Amino acid sequence: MPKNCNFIEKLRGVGLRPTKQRINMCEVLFNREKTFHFTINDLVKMISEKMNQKISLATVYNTVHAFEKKGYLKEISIDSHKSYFDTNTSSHHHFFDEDTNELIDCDESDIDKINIRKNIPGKKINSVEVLIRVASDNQNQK
Amino acid sequence: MPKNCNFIEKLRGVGLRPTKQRINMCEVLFNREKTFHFTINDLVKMISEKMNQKISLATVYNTVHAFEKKGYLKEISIDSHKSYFDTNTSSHHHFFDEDTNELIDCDESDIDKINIRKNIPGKKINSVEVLIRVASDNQNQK
DNA sequence: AATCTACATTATAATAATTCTAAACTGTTG
DNA sequence: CAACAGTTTAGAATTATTATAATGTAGATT
Repeated sequence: MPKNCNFIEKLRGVGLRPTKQRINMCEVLFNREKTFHFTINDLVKMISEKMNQKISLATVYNTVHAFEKKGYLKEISIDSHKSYFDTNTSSHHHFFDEDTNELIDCDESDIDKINIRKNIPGKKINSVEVLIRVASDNQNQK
Repeated sequence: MPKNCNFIEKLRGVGLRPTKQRINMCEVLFNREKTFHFTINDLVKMISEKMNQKISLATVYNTVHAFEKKGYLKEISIDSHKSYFDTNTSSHHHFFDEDTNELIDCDESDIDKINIRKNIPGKKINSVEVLIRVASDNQNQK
């Protein structure tokens, strides 16, 4: 049984047609052990390499957004110039390495539960996410 | 004594010339009691109204970025389409109201101290910031 | 207060990122 | 395997941001 089957079912499950491009994207995105963080540009390159042919930028944007809407991808915005997507769609925290521009997952157990004492009247909390910016510790290396 | 003086000194203090435009920007940005959250577009409109004439978009971008670099403004990125600036440049937390697209400061006292158990080898933590997304609580209003 | 000089501002052009469009293509259903 | 509806594509359009080069202006010098 080809492992594509999982992806085909996954796609059907949320009402997306399992087209060549989408299956290829699924393999790049979800066929891995660890969570995967990427920018649109990263992804275009990786899919092109995998398929050994170009894929239209528009297709990548459309499909990423389709996945996002269906809850298979989650956007993590670092600043106005750096936007990542994450295959881990649960609400979770991140380290951002400002030296390498790398986004690193922060396990639930790595951070104490966050307790918010205030609430906004008439509003419910949809998500609570922490971004921890890190950079090389030059002070220690003098 | 016109209250501009503060701004003129403030600007000189970090090596920026107190030009007409910058003084106007300072008034819009810093002449208020509460922290101010805005997008570039918001700001262009407000300054144009205040000055009663157009201000070049390029000037607003350049000056906002100059202020940011000097530590008078801080960027808060919500998603790839929504980037705000904040006159409160200390590391602090925010509520984001997804109904109104409004950014709301979260006081230090509104949230328990965040304790991070993991550290990335060779890296130091530059900032820890929480974004709490809220939206209207329709479940309660049925 | 006139002049000078370096830095600012401006309108416009350039670039970058993202979305739209309309035609061609392809999975799926029957 | 025909027909339809959804998908992909290249390229155009749009939007956000930055660069450019001419003009303007604050502040120092006289």
